[in-house]
Formats: sequence, structure tokens, C-alpha cells
Amino acid sequence: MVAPSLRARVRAGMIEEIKAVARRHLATDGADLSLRAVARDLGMVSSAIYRYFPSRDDLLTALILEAYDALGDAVEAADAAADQDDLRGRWHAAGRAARTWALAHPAEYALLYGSPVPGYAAPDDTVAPAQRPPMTLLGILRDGVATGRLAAPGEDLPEPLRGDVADLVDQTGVALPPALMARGMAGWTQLFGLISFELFGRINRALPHRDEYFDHQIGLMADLIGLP
Amino acid sequence: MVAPSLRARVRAGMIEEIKAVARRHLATDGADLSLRAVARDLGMVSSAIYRYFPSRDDLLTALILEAYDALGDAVEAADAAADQDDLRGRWHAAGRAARTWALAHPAEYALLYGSPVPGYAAPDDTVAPAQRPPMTLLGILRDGVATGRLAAPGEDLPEPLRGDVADLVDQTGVALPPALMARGMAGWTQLFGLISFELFGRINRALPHRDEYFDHQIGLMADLIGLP
DNA sequence: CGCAGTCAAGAGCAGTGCTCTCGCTTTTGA
DNA sequence: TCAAAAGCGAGAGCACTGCTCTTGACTGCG
Repeated sequence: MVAPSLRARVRAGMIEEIKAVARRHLATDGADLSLRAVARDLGMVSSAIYRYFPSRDDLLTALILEAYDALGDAVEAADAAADQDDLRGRWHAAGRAARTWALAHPAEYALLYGSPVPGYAAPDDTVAPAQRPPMTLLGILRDGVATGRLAAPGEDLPEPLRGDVADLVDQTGVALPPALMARGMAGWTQLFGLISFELFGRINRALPHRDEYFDHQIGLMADLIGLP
Repeated sequence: MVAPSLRARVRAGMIEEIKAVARRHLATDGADLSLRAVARDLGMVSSAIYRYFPSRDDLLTALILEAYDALGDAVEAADAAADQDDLRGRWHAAGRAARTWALAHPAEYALLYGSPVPGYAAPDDTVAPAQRPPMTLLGILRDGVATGRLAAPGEDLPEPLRGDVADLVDQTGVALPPALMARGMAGWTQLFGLISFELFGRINRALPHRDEYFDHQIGLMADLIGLP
């Protein structure tokens, strides 16, 4: 491992600086990131940015990757910090962490989970980080099944759905009965919906106690899953 | 009632034509609607559009209103066409109708439920049409309670959430026990989340039988609500 | 030391939303 | 009936965008 050259180091620093300014612009001005504005903030001319990012989409992709990782870190850390035997506590902790992160970084959340930008297609690097939050939730269920605290739902899934979900179980590597996997996915879907509704301002005008509402709705899904 | 003048009629027709072309552009090119491109398609110059819509946002608002109404029509019609005593059938019919409409009009769905455009704030005219789909779902629950087919959940909501949801019940006019109201909202949240995940291409790469998956997940929420 | 690679700057292209002015046509009201 | 008013489309222009290409300066390696 050779030490990186000076030039490589200042280049890496420059990339970080561009991303930092871009993230700041994202937070203040919203999702329509202007490359020229970022360049202006850095005292550069817009074409200089292209030395570091081949296009605006590549800058966005870098920001998306970092955002996925930040969200994944938050959710995993919250889950890990909870009492590992308290499945319901872990479920709530993970959900709350996701919501807290989203409320603190609304523009980045919108970048991750909002409507896809027309011309933009997320590269494959993003799928693994994107799966960290749902995988964390499914991990709670996995632990529950493994320790006997969580039982599979009474009925199994009907075909052909059972086969699909069984394949999904194989791909994700989280050993779960298909019917339970489906309920876990419903929980993840609910979490996403709750956060999106709150962030995009749909119903919560009339709900002053948003924390309590969120906790209760997440708790409903814990009931559906059967978390003790 | 006087007959509208010729000029007023061609003006109304022009407005409709602009909206139609804009809707077509939305469907093909995605959410970043270009006023100039719409004008080009109409053989006009871009400034002429401003005779009919004061700004691009106003055009978008008009499209949003129509989209909300189209979705509301679809959901309400599906609910009305079902056997009114079959609560579960109505639930599934309404959910399927929303999904079918969304899959047929992805760009318009993204306009309604995607990330909000930074500078854009939805005017008040949009809130009533926007509430039609969730109100339809809640109406199914209301009918269930009214006819004794649907019972309230065992426990009530804890304060202060109970008061919030009770206020929401009052505002919407759908007489429901707060705890049941919360579950109905969870169902609506799940429906939105399911459609968004499928449309924005998150998990369903691995689920070939999407219809069956959707039906099952919607059915899970019917279970949670307690629909017979 | 010299040269290849890296860098920022500037000009420029095609596109955007939007404003304003200029003629032309239709509608309106005395 | 006829002039004033209002509506309309075209065009020019402004400030902005992402992006490309060229130019000249600088740096660090062989």
C-alpha cells in the first residue's frame, strides 16, 4: 500500500468538498441541484466540476450512495443499540431511526424514495446500500424465528406467490417462512408510506402529535407480524 | 344562462388541447414538463401558452387536479360496482382500482404522490380531490360499523393520540372509533406504499406475480382492520 | 530538466421559464 | 354603426441551466 500522491489527496478532498456543498444546496434549495450554483459556491467555474464528476447525474449518484449509507447506518445502529431480545423494541427503534433521519434530511430522503427522475437510472452500486434498512427489519424477524420468540402465521401463502416469496427469501438470505416474509415486507412498506406521507405533507396537518401517531402505526405492523 | 361567445368557446377548447398535449408529454417524457415543447407540438410559440396558463406551475396544477379526479373516479367506481355488503370485496376492488390507474398513468401518479417539486406548493383546490381515494376506503369501514359487520378493535388509542384521531374523525365526517380510524389510515398508507414501490421499481424485480403480491398485501391490511 | 498529465477558466451551444412589445382580430358598448 | 377595449399569437430578449471544447498554466514523475 503506497501512500497516495499529493495530487490524489487534494483531488479526493476536492471531491468531498463538492459533495458537501452539493448536499448543502440539496438541503436548502431542494432536489433540483444546480451544478453551476455549486461551482459558484466553491469559487469555481461550472466546467471545472466536470474534472471530478463526469455529469450532474454522477454527482447525484454519489450523493444518493452516501445518503443510503447514512440512513442504513442510522437504522442499523438503532437496532444494534436496543436490547436484542426485545424484538418489539428493536422494531420500534429501527423505525424511529429511519423516520428521524428522514425528518432531518428531507431532501436526501426525497432523492432516495421520491419519484424517480425521468432521465436518471440508478446504477447497480445503489441496490446493496438501498436494501440495508429493509434488511435490518427483516433481521429482527429472523432473530425472532431463530430464538423461537416469533412464530410463523397460521396459513401459508397461496401459489404462485409462495414460490416468488420463497425465491426472495433465498436471494436475501434471511431465513423466514414466506408468510412471515410477506408480513415483514408489509411492515417495511408501511414504514416507507408513513415517512413519505409525513414528509410530503399529506395528512399530518391534522395530527399534531406525530411521534405518537408514528409509534402507534408502526406498532400496528408489529402486531400484524406477531412481534411479542 | 347566456351562450358563451365564440371566443370563449375556442378558448376553452384551447385550454383542453394544451392540457391534452401536456398530459401526453408527461406520459412519454416524464415529470419534467417543458412548456416550450408543448407549445411546439401545438404549432405555437411558447409565450402564447401564457395567454391560457399564467405559469408552468398553473398548468401542472390543472393536470394534478384532473389526475386526482380521474383516480378518485376510478376508485369510487370500483367500490360502487362491488357488492356493497361484501366489505372485503369492496376493499380489494378499491385498492386494485387505484393500482390499475397508477400503473396506467405512472407519470401522473408520480405527480400526485411523488416527491414534491421544490418551488411548488399545491393550492387548496387540490386537497378535496386528493382525499377522495382515502375517503372511499374509510367509507367502507364506516359502512361496516354502521351495519354491525365491523367491530372496533379491542383497545382504544392512548392519549394524546386518541384526541388527534377523534378530531380527524370529526373533520372527515366518517364516523369511526378512533382505533379503527387509525387502522384504516394504515391501510391507506400501505396502499400508497405498495403502489409507489411497484411503480418506482424498488422490490418487485424479484416478484414476477405482482397482482397476487398486491392482493395478498392488501388482504393483510383487511385482516388488520378486521374486515370479514 | 522536460514532458505528460492534471487542472481551472472561458467561450459557446442548445435548451429552459418567463416578460414585454407589437401588430392583428374579435368583442363590446355607446 | 363604429370606435374603443380586450384577447390573441409572434417575436425578441433576459437570466438561467447542463454540457463540450479549447486554451493556457501548473505539477510531479521519469
